[in-house]
Amino acid sequence: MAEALPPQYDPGLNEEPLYRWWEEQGFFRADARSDREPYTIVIPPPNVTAILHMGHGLNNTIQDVLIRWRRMAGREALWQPGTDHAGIATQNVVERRLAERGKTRFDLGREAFVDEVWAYVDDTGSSILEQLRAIGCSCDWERTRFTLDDGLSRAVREVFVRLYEKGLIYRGNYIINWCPRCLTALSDEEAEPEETQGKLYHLRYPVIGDAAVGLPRLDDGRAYIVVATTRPETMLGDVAVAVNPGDERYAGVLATELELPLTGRRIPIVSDDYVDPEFGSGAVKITPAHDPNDFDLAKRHDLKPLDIMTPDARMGAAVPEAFRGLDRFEARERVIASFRELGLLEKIEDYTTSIPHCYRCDTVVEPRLSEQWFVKMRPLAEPALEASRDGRVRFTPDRFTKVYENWLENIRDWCISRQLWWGHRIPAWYCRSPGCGEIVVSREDPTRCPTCGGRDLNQDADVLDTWFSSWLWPFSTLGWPDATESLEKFYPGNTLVTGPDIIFFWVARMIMAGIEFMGEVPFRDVYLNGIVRDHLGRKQSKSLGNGIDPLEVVRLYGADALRYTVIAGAGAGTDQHLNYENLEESFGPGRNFANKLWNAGRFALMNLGEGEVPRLSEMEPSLELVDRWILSRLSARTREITESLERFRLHEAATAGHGFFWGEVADWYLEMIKPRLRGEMGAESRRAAQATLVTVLDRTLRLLHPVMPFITEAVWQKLPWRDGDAPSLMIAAWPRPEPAWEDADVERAIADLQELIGTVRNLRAEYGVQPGLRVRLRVSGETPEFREVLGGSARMMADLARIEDVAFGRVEGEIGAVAILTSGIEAFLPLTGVIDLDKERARLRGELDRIASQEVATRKRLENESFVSRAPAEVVEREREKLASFSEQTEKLSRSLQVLEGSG
RNA sequence: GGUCGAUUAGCUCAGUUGGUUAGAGCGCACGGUUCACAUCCGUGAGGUCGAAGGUUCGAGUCCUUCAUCGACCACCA
Repeated sequence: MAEALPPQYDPGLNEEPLYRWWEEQGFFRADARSDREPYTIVIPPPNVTAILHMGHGLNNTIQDVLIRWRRMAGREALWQPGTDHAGIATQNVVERRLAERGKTRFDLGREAFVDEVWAYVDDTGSSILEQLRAIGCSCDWERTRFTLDDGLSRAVREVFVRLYEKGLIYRGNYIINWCPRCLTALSDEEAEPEETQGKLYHLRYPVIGDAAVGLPRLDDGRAYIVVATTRPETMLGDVAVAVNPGDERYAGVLATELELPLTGRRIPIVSDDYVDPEFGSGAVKITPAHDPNDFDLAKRHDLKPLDIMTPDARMGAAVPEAFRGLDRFEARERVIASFRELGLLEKIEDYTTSIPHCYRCDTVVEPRLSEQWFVKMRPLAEPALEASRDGRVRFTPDRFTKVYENWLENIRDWCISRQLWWGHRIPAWYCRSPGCGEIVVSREDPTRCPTCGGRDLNQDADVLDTWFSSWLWPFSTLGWPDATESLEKFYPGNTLVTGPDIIFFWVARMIMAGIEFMGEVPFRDVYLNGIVRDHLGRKQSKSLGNGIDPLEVVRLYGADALRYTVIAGAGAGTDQHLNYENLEESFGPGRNFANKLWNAGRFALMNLGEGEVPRLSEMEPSLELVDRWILSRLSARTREITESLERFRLHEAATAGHGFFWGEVADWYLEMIKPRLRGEMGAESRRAAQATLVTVLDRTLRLLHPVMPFITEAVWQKLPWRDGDAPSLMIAAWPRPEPAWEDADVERAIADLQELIGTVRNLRAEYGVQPGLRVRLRVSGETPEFREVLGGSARMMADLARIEDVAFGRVEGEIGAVAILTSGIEAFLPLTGVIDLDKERARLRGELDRIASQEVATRKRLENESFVSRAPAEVVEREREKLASFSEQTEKLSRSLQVLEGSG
């Protein structure tokens, strides 16, 4: 039967069938009617058109580890999956496809275009959910939701209407961020500032009249004021120039006007505290239709904004004919050229500033005056702020609490209307009956105007920001606004796992919506994972071609290798570096670990035999020292891993599992019990080893299952079980630490034994003793207990250190290599004829020097009264013991050295 | 301009509340045909913990300053 298993684990052969089996078994399903305590995670819904990248790989593996662990721990665990319609992003994708056929969305018209997007989404969309399966994600797929589903759309509309009725949604004419390429408004968060090398243009505006004193003059004698701008084309929309009220330089011209060059318009000089007299010339051009600050200032001074641009950022009807129809950047050139010709260009400076770009298409955003819908955020933000201050929501790592709170403290209203076609249509209708003008906001599509009864209602053409549906995700997916069983059971959720980049977009808004509509925060813990970067620290991006395709990793190394790698490398909030040019370096260790598990399983199968495996409980009296040791270690590691998971220290859990299985179970325990399993130490000893082995494997595989679900399940399924001993699924139960197994004495004894074996191996390697050659070991200074341990470990010493015989006591004058163990035990390897005496002398002297210097340091510390009186008693005691052992070691080593020196 | 991170072995990173000789994986060197695994086993080399001060009996860990890199926020034209 063991022969049936190949010596190499093949993830490709195992993963898919296992996943299908899990799914068929309903392993991932969460039951709203269960009595178990719920545990809920909602997935950050990926864009419906997205394809899996390493960031998803990391984020979703973390969620899967948490959800599998909780499921094993007996919770009714729901991992809610789904996708986001991703308004701008998806619309852009489809528009690009249209463009390939030489068409625009306007050629199709709204309805046909939306059909086109749906066709695209139905066709290629959601493939990312398939890809999540490939990395083992255990979502409850039967609950998959899409933000444009009927149910979720109903939730969106309900929320819009409620907020409107509460006065928290309003419509208004303000400066918003406008993307001239996407032709839509953006929220403040969607306009991403980017450091850009630009210019600062200093322009001269002539003063009308002769009142000016102390101002510079043009060649023709007119006085002028210099204003600076990074966007000179906007001067065509200037309505004033502002100066600080206390600025003496301009006190004399406050009553006069300026000539706005190129336009023939006259504009006033106004004074306002907003202007910083220290900056530049101390005079600011005011363009209320194209700058938010100017807009506010204009309002204060009752100046009328002048909109100079069309939606695609060309110069509009309000500018002189020469500039009309020009693109904003062309216009910039022309404006500057004209100023230069007129002698009105003071200077141009290089200027680095951050200018906002569209987060979807990277086009430079144009601040633009337009009529949009907004959500009044302050009333929603206050309770959300409360929630983190009183600890109802906790961030991991903690430092993000501050980021979250800062944003909420300085929150601004949320522009939610988008001039797109793909998304939730705004549920507002305008009555077009003459003289009515009523705005109807309604849950149901209205057929007539409630005010005038007119039937000519026109629905708002815009759709809602895509985040306006995402912020409802934790409860809209569970059936809200209906009072469903699922909502009752699984809301509020427990943990949200996402990237710090969407704290504002999504996390904060979900918390606000949760409190506002459900009366409770949507989750208690927010775990923020880092960003996946390449080995040079760059963000993975398509244009750099430095990304790693998770599916390729799955194909080459297996999903478990991918998962182990990202979990072991993922401190909370720490970025992770993966080298796309050397996948082996990153994922080889994970694959090797899976293979190690596989082979340990093969080993067990070969050695457990065909018959029944004895139960550990029955074998209790026959357990040997090493059995009790590995059980003790298992218990300690179980505790450690459980605690790590509880504290979101996933990397600790993964590396602890790795260290235990490879470093303790495989490297030591399996090696130690080989002779017993072969039956060389008698039937009872064999049965004890078998019982222990199968228990340890079972527990360890379950400990590792959340991180490496496939390999652990594959091996676990092959373990021989007596009927009824275990259920058929790995999820049966999370291993619990067993207090009964913990045994410090046993651990100490085996630790000494391990050190002894290590020391012998070390000396053998150092002196080049032939690998096959068995040598004798002489031990002295041992305790009676350890003597007993050694007595029972002859076979182990033979196998693990090639020791043919252990003798006790020291024979004076014998030549060989000597080493002192931590416990003070002296290990002596008689190596006559093999050992290089000079080398050994040098080695011993080195040892003595090292001990001497440590002894000095330790003595000094103990002579320091402050240390003795202030340090904890156990630390002082430890130092005392150290000192004692130093002198003992020195004595023993010196004796050996004397022997060597005596023998020339 | 503000806020916050990071800096530990050649590389990627651990290092919990200050307390034995600072760890792991990879890489490197040496040695291994022991019947689970060469995707393996054993041994080893390699670190003034970014710099300088300070607190302390004791600092990789706490404080200050500085340097380098990075992130986020911000309306200075």
